[in-house]
Amino acid sequence: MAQNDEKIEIESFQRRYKPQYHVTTDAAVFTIKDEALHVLLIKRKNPPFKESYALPGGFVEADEDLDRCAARELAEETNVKDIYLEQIGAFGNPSRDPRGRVITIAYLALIDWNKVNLAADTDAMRAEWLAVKRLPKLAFDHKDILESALDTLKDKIKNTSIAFQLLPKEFTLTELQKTHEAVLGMPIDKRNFRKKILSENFLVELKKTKMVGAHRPAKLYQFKEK
Amino acid sequence: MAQNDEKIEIESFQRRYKPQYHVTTDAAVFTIKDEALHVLLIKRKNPPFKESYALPGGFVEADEDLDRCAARELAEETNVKDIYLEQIGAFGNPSRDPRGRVITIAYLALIDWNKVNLAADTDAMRAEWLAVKRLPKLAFDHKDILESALDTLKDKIKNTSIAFQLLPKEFTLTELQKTHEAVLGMPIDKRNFRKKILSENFLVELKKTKMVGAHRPAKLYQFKEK
DNA sequence: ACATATACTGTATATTACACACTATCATGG
DNA sequence: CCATGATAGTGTGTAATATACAGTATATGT
Repeated sequence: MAQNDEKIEIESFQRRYKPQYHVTTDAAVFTIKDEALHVLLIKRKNPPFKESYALPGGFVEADEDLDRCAARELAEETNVKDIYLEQIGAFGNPSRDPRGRVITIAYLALIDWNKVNLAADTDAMRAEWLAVKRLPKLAFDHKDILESALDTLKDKIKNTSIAFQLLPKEFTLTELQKTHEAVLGMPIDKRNFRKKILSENFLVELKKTKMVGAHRPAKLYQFKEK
Repeated sequence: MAQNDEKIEIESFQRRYKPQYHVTTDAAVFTIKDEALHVLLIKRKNPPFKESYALPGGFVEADEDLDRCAARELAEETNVKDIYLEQIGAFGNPSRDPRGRVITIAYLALIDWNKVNLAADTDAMRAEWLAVKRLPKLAFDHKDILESALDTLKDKIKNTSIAFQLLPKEFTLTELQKTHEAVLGMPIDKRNFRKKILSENFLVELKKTKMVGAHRPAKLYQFKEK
């Protein structure tokens, strides 16, 4: 009886509620390259916004969770899995996509660009790292999404250990500091930075050093697992 | 030419991308009642989850922004406008709604329950304030949404001035402290609380007092506009 | 005037944030 | 081999913030 009610209700649901929209995920994938914050963008091959740059993303598939979609799209675009990926919000302005109503769920991701072999997929002319400081106009409302992602990123890098996603497994404190500086866009005092980072107990000091150039070698650290 | 490309592309878009989903907004509307945190819930009149409690929400309309939808649904359910309303994320598990693929954008809202005249709308048996401490099973994934909203709320009440949304225009410091305690679920030292709140410079001290009971009257404050 | 109920207030201590400058260690080239 | 150059590494004093904690003030009701 109640079982039957459910069935009738569910069947009539499709008829009664017409508005159905496309749903996508878009990812703002950041990296540090040449000591500057870069974001992964796609040059669009097709209209709308043909030849504009856009955040990589795509349509949510039928039985796919949102997070999974974001991870899949990112894996498809960048060939990388198991990276930091976090939802930062939904963008659903009715006119954000000229093709129709498309609601997008935005994600933030960080990677070490050295671990990625950029390859444009079928919808893109190419995939590129562009410096966040000097960006061209972006397709859709991707500028808004990017700014939102950047706000979240700045917040997170100050309060969590996500920065390690931007670095190789073993790194020096100077390298870690440079990533913080690139993200926050400001210099940080070396001594205070080290005191703070070390007090957070995220790091393990290794018994190796990194030697580059004619000067004192730097100790290597790695992120403490779990 | 490029103009034409756009047209063709947009027209073919509908055919090529079939997956279209329902999109809703749901709001976790909190209030303080009897010195305890309560959330506004709807008792569902129809399947699925008939007679279960659920967060108020509804379908995004054709030309409606997400925020606007959340505000409208909330206004429809509660008769209140111009209140604090903030997106807290998208929930899109494929099986979260037995009727089909429904992606919901969740919002957080705060109101003073005295300003609201609760009235069930057509889809609900009734709308009620339920104490967050003792909640029944909720419909869909609304328990997850609620927990997420609660996390955001705790964070915001510590770091912003949103608590004022829970209070009447004029209030005493003790009343403000009680709202913090109810949200955070822990007692707060009176002197430290006052020091902190007053140092934040959000408040204007009024030249009135509030007299209740046989004891010293309390000074009234109000939130400093802009 | 006394009981009682809540408003109101200050100080000492610990923690955290911030400003700031010199020594250590390597490679290189004269 | 030593002087230079380049980056690694380190400590202290001060300010701001967070926390712990207890007694006085002012109203009403009897």
